[in-house]
Amino acid sequence: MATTETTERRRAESPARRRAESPARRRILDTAGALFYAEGIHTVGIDRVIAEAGVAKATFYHHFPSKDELVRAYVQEQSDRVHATTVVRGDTPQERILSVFDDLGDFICGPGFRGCAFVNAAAEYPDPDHPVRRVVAEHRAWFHGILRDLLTEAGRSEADADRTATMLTMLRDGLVVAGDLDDPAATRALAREAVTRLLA
Amino acid sequence: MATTETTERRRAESPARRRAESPARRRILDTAGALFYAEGIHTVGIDRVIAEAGVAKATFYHHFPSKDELVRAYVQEQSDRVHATTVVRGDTPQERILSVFDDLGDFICGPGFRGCAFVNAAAEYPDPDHPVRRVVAEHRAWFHGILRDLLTEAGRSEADADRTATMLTMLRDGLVVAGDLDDPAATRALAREAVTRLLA
DNA sequence: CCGATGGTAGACAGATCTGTCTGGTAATGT
DNA sequence: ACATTACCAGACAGATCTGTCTACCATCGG
Repeated sequence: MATTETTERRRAESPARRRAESPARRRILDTAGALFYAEGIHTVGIDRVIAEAGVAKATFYHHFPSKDELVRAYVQEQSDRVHATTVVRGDTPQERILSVFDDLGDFICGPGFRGCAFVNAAAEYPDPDHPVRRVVAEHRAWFHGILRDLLTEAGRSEADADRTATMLTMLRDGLVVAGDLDDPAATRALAREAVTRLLA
Repeated sequence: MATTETTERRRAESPARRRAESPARRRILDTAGALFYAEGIHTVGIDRVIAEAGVAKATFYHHFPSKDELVRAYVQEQSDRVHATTVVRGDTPQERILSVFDDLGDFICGPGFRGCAFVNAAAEYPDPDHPVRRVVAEHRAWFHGILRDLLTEAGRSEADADRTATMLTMLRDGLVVAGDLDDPAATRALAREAVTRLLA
């Protein structure tokens, strides 16, 4: 092994990423995340991101080859964050499914909620082959998979679990959209009942 | 009455609108509608709209004071079009509700489908007080009202009709989102069953 | 005949966008 | 001691954006 200790440690810290974390990169990603989510992607320029991140322009282009790549990283990080914070609770499969939607209900009622980052990003990137859309598709497949597994656990057939998981994923989309466009609290209040009905 | 006959006729043709239809305005609106829906709003510039509509720049600004106003008119027209083309069919209330979602299923499988124009527009206009968002909110209230009335017709209590209508509206949102981000045909295939379960 | 209206064509201003480039500083591993 | 790396500051180019303005043409009611 000819690689240095630091390189080793870097690789160990973030095995999936080639480039290691750096404070500047972190600041860029945090700032971009907040701005893109709150105000939309195309409305927020690079100049704005680097200004609010307190970073030089050259530094930005050192870490990201283009704005598109930053957007991709933003969506990817949203997905990573959801993965990391999703904790399925409950004893029975039904309770575990409900817990997922309970968290979703809290999410849409939380401060600064502005719709689903994935749905919103997809709205600004129509091309289905765009990297951003691919990340969104992956995230949706992941969410669907969680529900499908829980439904299989609950004793449903593979086909039924798949179909019901798809319906629950649609409900998820409906919740985040309605939470943004209508009353979040009223939306949350109906989540459990909607899930229960779809599970019937 | 001192007004001329033509002015009278114009007012009679479009009572809600102050300005009468003109070929140029119609072309602008059609072009903008196609471009905004297919490619997103902020990505499509005014220059592009006037070029593809075959209209002079001064003509555009003669009919619309700003791009924002064009966007508002675009969303409004989408809403008007849905109002005009929505036909509720069926003998029983349940069948009538299902027919609404059948049409929705056909819509998401149709050529050029690119998600919900209202959801996509809202994603690009975060401010809830923005005119665009107001039109979106009105449209959603209209859709919710149709379902609520059908459910009341079906003999449900006012509270139940309202709650169930909200759940069905969420399903609608889920359908158009999933139709765009996942497989449209597979999504449509589950619409009826999801409605039926939510009606239980 | 005349004035209002709606239209075309296109230059222009001023802002803003992405991305490049130069030049300098500070830390750090070898 | 030195080379590399990460970072900052900011000018710059080239494109594109919204919106204004001038100049001209056609139609049509009065």
